[in-house]
Amino acid sequence: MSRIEPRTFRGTRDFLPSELIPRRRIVRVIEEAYRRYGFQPLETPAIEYLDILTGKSEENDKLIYEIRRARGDAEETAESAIALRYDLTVPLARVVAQYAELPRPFKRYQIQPVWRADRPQPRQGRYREFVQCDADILGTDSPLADAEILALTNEVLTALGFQNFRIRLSSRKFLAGLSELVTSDESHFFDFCRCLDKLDKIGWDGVENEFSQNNIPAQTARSLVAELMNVGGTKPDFEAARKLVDTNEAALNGISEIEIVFRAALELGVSEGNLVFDATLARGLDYYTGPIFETVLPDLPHLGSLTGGGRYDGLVATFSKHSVSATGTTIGLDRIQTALTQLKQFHREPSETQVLIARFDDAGVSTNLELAAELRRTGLRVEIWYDNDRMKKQFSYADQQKIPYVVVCGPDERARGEVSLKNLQTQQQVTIPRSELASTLSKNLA
RNA sequence: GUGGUUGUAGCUCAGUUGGUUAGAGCAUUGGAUUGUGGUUCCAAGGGUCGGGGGUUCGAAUCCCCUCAGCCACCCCA
Repeated sequence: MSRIEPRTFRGTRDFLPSELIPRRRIVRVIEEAYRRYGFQPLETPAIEYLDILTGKSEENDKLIYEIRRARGDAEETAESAIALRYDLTVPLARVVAQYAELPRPFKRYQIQPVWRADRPQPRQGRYREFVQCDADILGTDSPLADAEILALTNEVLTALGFQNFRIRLSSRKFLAGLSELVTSDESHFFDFCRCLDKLDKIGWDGVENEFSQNNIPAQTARSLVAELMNVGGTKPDFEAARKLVDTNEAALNGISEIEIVFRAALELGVSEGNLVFDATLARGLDYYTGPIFETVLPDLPHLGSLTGGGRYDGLVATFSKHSVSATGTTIGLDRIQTALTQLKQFHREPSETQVLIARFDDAGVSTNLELAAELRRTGLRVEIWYDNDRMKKQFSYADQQKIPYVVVCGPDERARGEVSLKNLQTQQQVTIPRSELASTLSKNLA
């Protein structure tokens, strides 16, 4: 009989307990922040019809995981081709189009895995299966909604312990205007954005070179963007920016929109210095229509963005005759975990158990079970030892699992109605009346 | 998708110009220590040398193919 080699599919991972425990703590921080801002939970299927997923993002078609069945059955027709979801935004748009009863504004958060068929690269926090934590507001045009998304992003990253991050802010309208100013040919818009976006990677000369290769007037583009960068940053001069774009309407509208969002975000508590107006931010080339934003860490430039989002007022109309304004962001759980790991701020934890009740002898089993039940009733996380092993082995287990307390109740303790309680960290051991065990532990672990 | 690089024990790695039965540290298990962890000492278990083919008297070592991991690009979370 040939053994099957145990392995995981490329770009997917197992999360063993010591990694999952702190990872879940991160999720909890994100979810609590989302709830504080008044977002309600949503979950959608991992599998969607392919036409739903491809409706608006042809660019990424090749990254969508299509599901192929080994044997064709009635379901497997062109109309019912299915795939794993690529992001959470498109399914959200589908949901909003599908359920008329949802309130306006509709504020939902969604924390679920998505799948992309690109090449994994752990150092950059890229996987084929990864978890997105989305928060979106639908049904309002207000820039306050965009600003709230920025404040939320700022709050989450701060709460997770990031000291040095930049939320970059720009606008699709602004970029469209720039593109018009530089090249009259509208078809160059996406190329223009793509070139811009490379600045921090290849520098000004590199960007100018890219412009040339894409038949965009390179020197004009470079000098305009460079000047806009000078008036941007953490204390942007929006008046100066307006002068630079002259009378271009789209650019002027974009700047105004950026200005309003920027100011509101600061009022909502985003620290000055964390938020930057950055003319080279381009982002998603498909469905964004207004403000766009993403978060990067200056200390880890190789890592992609930790968060990314923007306004996408046209997406719901892909699935409905009614159009619904929408803005939101995704926070990349795996990017965050990767970043914290590289910053040495992600600490593994083998166990969440607080108390191990050691097994001294057969005669003490009933006592142990009663103790465990009592401690668990008070909310403590408790393990009992199942076999007749030496104390050494049991303590060694507690030590390796970093379980802080071990309770021992042998014949001596039982005779006096007591238990011995050892704190493995301080190495202090006390013998106390059995009736005081629960309260003592609760107090010490609080 | 493009280019590069690396595959030897659970992990990190050594392995001479190709030459007996492929090693070390850590980890695991047992013992020294039958009422108590981390240190120390002793011992044991654990290897299709990524897989397949070829060259050779002989391959972990050389050649070809293939698979996988990693890195950069593309793109993004």
